[in-house]
Amino acid sequence: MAERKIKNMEEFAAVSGISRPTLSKYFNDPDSVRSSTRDKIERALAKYDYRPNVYAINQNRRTTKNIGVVVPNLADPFFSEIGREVEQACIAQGYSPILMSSHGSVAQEVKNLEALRALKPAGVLLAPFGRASDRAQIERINRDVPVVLFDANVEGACEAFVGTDNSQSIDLIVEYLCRSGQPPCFFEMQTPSNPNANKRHQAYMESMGRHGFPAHVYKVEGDGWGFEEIGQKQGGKLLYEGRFKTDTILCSNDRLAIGLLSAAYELGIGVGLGDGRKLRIAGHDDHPFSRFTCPSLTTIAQDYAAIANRAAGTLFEILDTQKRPADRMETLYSGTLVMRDSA
Amino acid sequence: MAERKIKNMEEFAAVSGISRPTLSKYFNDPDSVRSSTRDKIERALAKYDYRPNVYAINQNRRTTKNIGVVVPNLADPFFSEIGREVEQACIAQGYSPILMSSHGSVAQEVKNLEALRALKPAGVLLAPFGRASDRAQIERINRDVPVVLFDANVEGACEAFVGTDNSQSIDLIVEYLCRSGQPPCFFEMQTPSNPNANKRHQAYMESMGRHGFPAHVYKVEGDGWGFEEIGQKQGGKLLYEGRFKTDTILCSNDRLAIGLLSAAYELGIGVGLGDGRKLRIAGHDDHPFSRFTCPSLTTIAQDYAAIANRAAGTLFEILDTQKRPADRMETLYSGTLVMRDSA
DNA sequence: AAGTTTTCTTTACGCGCGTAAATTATTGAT
DNA sequence: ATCAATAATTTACGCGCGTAAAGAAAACTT
Repeated sequence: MAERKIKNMEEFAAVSGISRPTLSKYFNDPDSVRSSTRDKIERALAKYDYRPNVYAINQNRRTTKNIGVVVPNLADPFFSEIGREVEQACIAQGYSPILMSSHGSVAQEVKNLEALRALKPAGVLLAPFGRASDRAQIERINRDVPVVLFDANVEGACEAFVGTDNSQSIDLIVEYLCRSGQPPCFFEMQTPSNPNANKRHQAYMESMGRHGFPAHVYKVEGDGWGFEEIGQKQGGKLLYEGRFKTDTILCSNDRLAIGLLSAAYELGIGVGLGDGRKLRIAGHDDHPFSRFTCPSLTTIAQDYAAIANRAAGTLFEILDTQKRPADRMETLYSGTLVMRDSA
Repeated sequence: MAERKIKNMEEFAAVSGISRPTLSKYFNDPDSVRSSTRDKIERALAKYDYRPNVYAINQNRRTTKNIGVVVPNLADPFFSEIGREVEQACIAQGYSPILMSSHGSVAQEVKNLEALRALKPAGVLLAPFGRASDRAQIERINRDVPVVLFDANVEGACEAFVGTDNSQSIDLIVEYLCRSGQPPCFFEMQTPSNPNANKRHQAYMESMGRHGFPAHVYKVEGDGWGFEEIGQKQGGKLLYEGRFKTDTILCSNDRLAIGLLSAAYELGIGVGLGDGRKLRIAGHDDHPFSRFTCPSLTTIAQDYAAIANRAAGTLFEILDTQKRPADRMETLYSGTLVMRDSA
């Protein structure tokens, strides 16, 4: 390998005995050349280790083979998992994913989208903050390229949205909790940074109504992405003051639940189903850590893989057909109940 | 903004009244033009929303303003935090970080480094797998550009290494544990994917020797990055069988400790310092979740920010001086003891 | 105001590749 | 072997920008 340094496609054409335009065809799509030619090229490739200059390639193309993937916060294992699924779906289709984290800040989301425009991606897969996101910025990049939203919706924006059916999933767990013990209170943040939180709130209200129980909602203050800490501090306060009306608490997401579990532990309140347990706590998302909490967390599993693959698949479809779909697509996946020890 | 679409620098030169070469200078370094000219350009910029084509810019430059940042696994909050610190340090210096995760697989690390070569980065910041990494691949990219390693070392490779002084940090916590109760056992993985694990093992042995206690090492099987699960399953087995020789367990890292805590909880073994607590568990790394475990985890905090900034700073220094340093630099930061409730 | 220095403009070429058109070579079917 | 269809080659141009050289203009000196 690497007998000597090949500078450009011209030189590689010389050493491989294949003309430059044919090489260009090959690098764009190896199957577009005769198999004997392909073999010849690949033999030379193994010998000389040449790679086309990505910048020169992308300079002329109106659109590249890049796909921008933007998630709100990679430090949240949920998004790092789903981001990874999306990445791999892109690679499988021959695209180059560019994964960007907005680090929990809307300003960074704007910057990421701005930076993406310069990279002329073929399309964008965006998990937005939702309501908090800069809608104008999202629509701006959507003018240039197709954008598929996932996880969080921005009503009416972009080509498609893929997410979880919060009303189904919340109903599922509310039903379970009502059936197996006291009806659940709902524990959430005052100013949620995510539209799913609102959907879940509504779903809880409706579900409790359907089951004929009064709703008890507990909203707590807190900024940013330190959900566990908010759950621990504020939830702990509520626990300490005995404010929850029932012995069962459904948290808007697992990270709040993790914090709340930790607060309950500190207060010496036994959580779970066994003897002497005074509280049931449930979450939503099947966070990677939820199986290691004490006790392990009963929750709703979102179908990460399905959401990621469907979002990517929807984008590829749009890219293949070369035209934006006439009407916006929405795909919602059902959550499944994961019964563990906390409720 | 965006009165009409500007296609290239030529057109922008026309509408802004500034010649193209001067614009080129400006975009490379805004301070290289007279302030009156700069103002004029920036006024036009605000009006017309033009941005140079990144691909055309990078095509000619032998080296770009990109910095490759490769971490072993973004799904691990530790790396997503440190990755973020590094990203911001790059941005602060006017570079464009390209953050890549190797998703816990050495093959992906190779792919990432391979992909990076094509992007002609000015330099690379790499948190390698260490021993498991493909040394040849790392040295190959290091022939092209300067590489600074962080978190995990590859002996003798690349320009510099920045990490934590495991022997100091382990000694610190061993000393604390010995002083405050029974001397610690050491709980680790049989085949650690990380050289820090080996360093910590050695440090434990030496430290125990210094304190005049016998070392008790417990190695467990397990592949991949599911450390919590390994800690929970295998550690749980050891606990259940009563195999630990003392009531204090120092884990090679927090993620193992999180799993072990969860196993202890399930077995009804009280962990911590209070009455009726039968076990002490400590970790290493100050994982973002370690403050929410039950009980909260006593551990060693690595100085994330210092490591990230020093690694980036070292790289910038090399880039600024345009020459590779004569001898390899190693910087080790001390860990600090974080006392919580588990030990 | 004249001279010096700094900055900008004009002109021109090159980077590595995409791509189109015309031509030649190869393949496959008859 | 012949002819049509397919694939490769030759030639040539363009993409958007970096950058060098020479001259013009503006900004500082004194």
